[in-house]
Amino acid sequence: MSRFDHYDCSLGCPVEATLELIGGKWKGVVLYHLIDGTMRFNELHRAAGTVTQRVLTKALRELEAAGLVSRTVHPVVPPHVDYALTEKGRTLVPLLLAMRDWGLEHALPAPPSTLNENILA
Amino acid sequence: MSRFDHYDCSLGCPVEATLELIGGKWKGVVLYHLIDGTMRFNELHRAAGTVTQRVLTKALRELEAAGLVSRTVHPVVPPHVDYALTEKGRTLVPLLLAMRDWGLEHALPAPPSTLNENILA
DNA sequence: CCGTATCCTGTTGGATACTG
DNA sequence: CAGTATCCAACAGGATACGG
Repeated sequence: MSRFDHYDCSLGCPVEATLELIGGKWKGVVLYHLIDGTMRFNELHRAAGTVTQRVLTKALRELEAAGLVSRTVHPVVPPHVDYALTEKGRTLVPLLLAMRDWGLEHALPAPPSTLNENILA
Repeated sequence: MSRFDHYDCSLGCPVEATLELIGGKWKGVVLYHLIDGTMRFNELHRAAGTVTQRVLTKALRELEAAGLVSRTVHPVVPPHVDYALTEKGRTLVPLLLAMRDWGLEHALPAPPSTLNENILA
């Protein structure tokens, strides 16, 4: 009821729909890090940097609800929970890499330290 | 001061940086519609559907500040303002199309009305 | 280790009315 | 036509503390 109620845009909506699933402050980071494989909660927590547990949990639950991430609980002590991309989530990988590449090229100051292809410019 | 202060992620940030520029509820729609060419304020307003002028203006100003969209004022009466993708904005087109395609395939119920390639499944 | 429970703040987006 | 000015509600995100 909060998704595509209104809008009249007949073709632009899919962009919005995609953004709605992977948007938010941490989902992109989480998805990106999961490209490399399964990660535990604390691994993601550290990888993300400064996210709180509450917020990270919420992001993971939403990604799980969207069918992009799987959550596997190993009933041992201490608890062990694995997160991974689902098959659907893996279809996002090209998009995630494209976003990373675009970000590196256009969104970050990112000095081209090793390359000097700016000679062309 | 609200961008990359914290984070320790050494490679996932570009994804976040990209998302931060094109995120929000309407920027994706705006950018997507501008792919086809220059549009006036009211055209975008109608294309987006239910966005208010205040919110659309804010989104356009942010896209302009990010260097993704240009704003051209023709000093006539009644006012005439054109919005278009900048050269930097145009570098986003493949990403926008990829997001649209992914959204069509995975984020929308989108019944394949004309095609029947689901026979394969 | 992997969360949940409270509480709090800032920002996003919206409703409505008005203007050059 | 293309905005601005107010005002407001909702929510995302964060701080901190606690629990199985």
